[in-house]
Amino acid sequence: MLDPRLLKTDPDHLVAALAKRGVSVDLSQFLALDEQRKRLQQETEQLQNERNTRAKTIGKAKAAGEDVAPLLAEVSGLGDKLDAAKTALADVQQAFNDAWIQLPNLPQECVPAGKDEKDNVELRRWGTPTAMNFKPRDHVELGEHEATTGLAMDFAAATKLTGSRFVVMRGRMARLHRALIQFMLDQHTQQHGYEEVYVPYIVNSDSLMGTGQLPKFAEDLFHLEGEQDYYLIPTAEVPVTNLVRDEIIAAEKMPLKLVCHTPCFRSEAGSYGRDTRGMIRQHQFEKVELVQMVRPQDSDAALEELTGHAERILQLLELPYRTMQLCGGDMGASAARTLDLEVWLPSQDCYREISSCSTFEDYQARRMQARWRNPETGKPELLHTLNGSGLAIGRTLVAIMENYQQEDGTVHIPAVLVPYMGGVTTL
RNA sequence: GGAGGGGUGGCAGAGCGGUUGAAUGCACCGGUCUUGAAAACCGGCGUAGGCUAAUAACCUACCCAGGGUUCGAAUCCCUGCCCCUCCGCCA
Repeated sequence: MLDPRLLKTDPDHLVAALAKRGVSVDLSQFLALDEQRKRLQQETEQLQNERNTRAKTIGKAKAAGEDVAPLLAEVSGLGDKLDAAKTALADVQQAFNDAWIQLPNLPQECVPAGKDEKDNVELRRWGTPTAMNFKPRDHVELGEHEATTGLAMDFAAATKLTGSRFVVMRGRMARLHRALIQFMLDQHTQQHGYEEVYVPYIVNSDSLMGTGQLPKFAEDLFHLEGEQDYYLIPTAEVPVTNLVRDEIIAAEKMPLKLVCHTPCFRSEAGSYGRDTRGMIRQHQFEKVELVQMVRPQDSDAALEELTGHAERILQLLELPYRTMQLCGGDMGASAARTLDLEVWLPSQDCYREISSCSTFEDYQARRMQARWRNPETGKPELLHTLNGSGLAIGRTLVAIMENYQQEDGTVHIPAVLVPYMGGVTTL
């Protein structure tokens, strides 16, 4: 949620920044609602003041043993007037909030305007696309190839068990998948200073409101049947970031750096026909997520740091990648700036997203009322939140298979993972 | 699933229909004292919104959440959520 004060303090910037996303806002509706709100609030508060004053008078009179009947007669009708004013005020506030919460975050100064991924800007590359003197197979072919353990990656079985966009893995493939999780968690906790957390994979709607998946993006989520309003998490970002919802964090505990492995569940509504083959886009996938809560003045540096931590994983796995600065139109609604990491996929002869690292500044924090106590002012102030994949496990597995494949259909194991594979060097 | 007890300021814990935004203690901040520290003593110490030049004063709201009763609710009633104890069931 944006700071409503922007409406008065910097409306031009508000409009210009949102335009970079291709979003045009009409501020007049907000200004009109705010005017109404102000008027109704003053009216309501005045009535409340009158009621309070008179109630006190009656209390005193009664204590003094006086006859309060005439005083009671005077206040008749006040209650109804107050109720009406309160209702009108609540309606206007609701209308304002409903509309205001729909506004996406303001992109930072450095974010280029643009419509979609074609307008993203490449910041840097690491490694060179893997050279192959044969036609590379894609990970589906490799996963089903006899040279590996045979049907190590079984999409048909998953379709039988559930439906499309799921996978069954066996043997070394399943172990490699698990090894990636362990490796990433170890790297982030031991080398990058993150604390590992374990969280629920089912959350309530308040949490999804806090990080911005609701109210706008309900169709992307799996909603559970039952009396409780529960959802499967689409990313660890939701439970982990919401740890600070309604909290005031002591300054000396900042920054909070948390790493969390969870499965992620996404309905992928609206992605029909896209990436239908293989493990690129699944309803269920594993991810190791990096989350930071930092002082506002530190969030820009923290985004660079966090992105670097994700990049480090790719470097250790020796996977060629590039770092992209997303344009306004391609960023998620809550983000102020997003850097995507794209890994080289030989079968597709292009780079594909494997990590997305964002700073939300105070956009999520305002929704969550997540604050820290600023020692300079002694006051609770909104903190800044960031997160990024470090990395998406399924896509990393795909990248390893495709980049480490041999002509005979076998796949080498990246050196750094061999200890996690019990010494096995080939899939 | 059954039976009971609770949810009050950073924490602990009073209040149980009227001048209570809320006693008291702890923690925290400032001061006096002290060579320094501690102790003792004095003072301060919530959040949000409105008004405003103001981080002053004043007004409003907030004692889990949402409804209700009342001139007046932290206090009474209803619903929900959460926590605790006991019984049952269970990985």
